[in-house]
Amino acid sequence: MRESTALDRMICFQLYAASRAMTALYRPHLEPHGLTYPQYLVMRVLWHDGPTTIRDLGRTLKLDSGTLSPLLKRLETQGHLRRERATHDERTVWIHPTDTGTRLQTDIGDLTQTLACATGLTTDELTQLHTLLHRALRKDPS
Amino acid sequence: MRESTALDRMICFQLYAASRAMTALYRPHLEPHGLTYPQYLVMRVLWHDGPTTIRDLGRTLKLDSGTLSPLLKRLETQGHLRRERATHDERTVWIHPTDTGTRLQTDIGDLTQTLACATGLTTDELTQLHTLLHRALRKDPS
DNA sequence: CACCGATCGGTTGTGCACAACTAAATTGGG
DNA sequence: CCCAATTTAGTTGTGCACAACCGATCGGTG
Repeated sequence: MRESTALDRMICFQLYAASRAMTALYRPHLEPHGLTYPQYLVMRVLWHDGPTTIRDLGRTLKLDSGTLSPLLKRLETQGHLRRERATHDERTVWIHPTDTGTRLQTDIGDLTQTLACATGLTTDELTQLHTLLHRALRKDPS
Repeated sequence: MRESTALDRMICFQLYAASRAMTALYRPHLEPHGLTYPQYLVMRVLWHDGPTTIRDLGRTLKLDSGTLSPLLKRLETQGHLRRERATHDERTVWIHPTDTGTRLQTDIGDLTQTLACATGLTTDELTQLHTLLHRALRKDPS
């Protein structure tokens, strides 16, 4: 253990550094479309699931209303989505992707290959990493 | 591949979610001492390496001056460190831990066991994760 | 010496994260 | 039916991250 510091620091710091490095890899692909990484995550949910409630977005992305409210407001201003308060339960707000928002999916395209290559890991290693992170995260599986 | 979305999203999102979950695990241990997780990282470097320059702190933590300047100012206000501009090269600023800052190390203690247990991973799995993240991060090894 | 490029730290502006709180709507128990 | 507890979004305040920019300082070269 001649690392500069202990293992505990390393794993946590690595996650912290890796997360920031990953969003830095996404940035050049998203910025031309005016999206940040968290905004891109929201749009992915909309592309995949269609109209969703803010509540479910929060559960899926593990973000609270303090983060999502202004983020969704910005995406609405850009014309990528539309808010609509539910009629039967006026507490919940539905988020609908607009045509512009839907078109973004094809405009941005599939970043899978690009980003996977950028890590320099093999397919097997990516699968391992996926499994480990899945196990680490499932402590409170929503 | 019956995941809710594609693998690319999953690994990147997992890193993003895992990083936030990790700092959430640290928070209850650090907040009583008035530290945030990034502030704790800075203090760890000071505890381990002793006096450091802002430049080296940035290289070690991969953070720029826009992040470090106000962060260090807050740690200085709390009395945990002291800034001193170098005499031979007045561009660089040295960061010295104070006695209060040094005492924090024993006050906070070793969070390794606590945090490792919280992930629910075995020692082997933690080592695997460490190795994978190390490989993923070494693309531009400072 | 005078200049030029690079380095270093700081500031400004934007956008997350998250705690703490508020207000409105809903639900369930008496 | 009525009220208390719960659910849901939204707001406020603090602290990162990071791009973009700035001024001061240093190092070398002519």
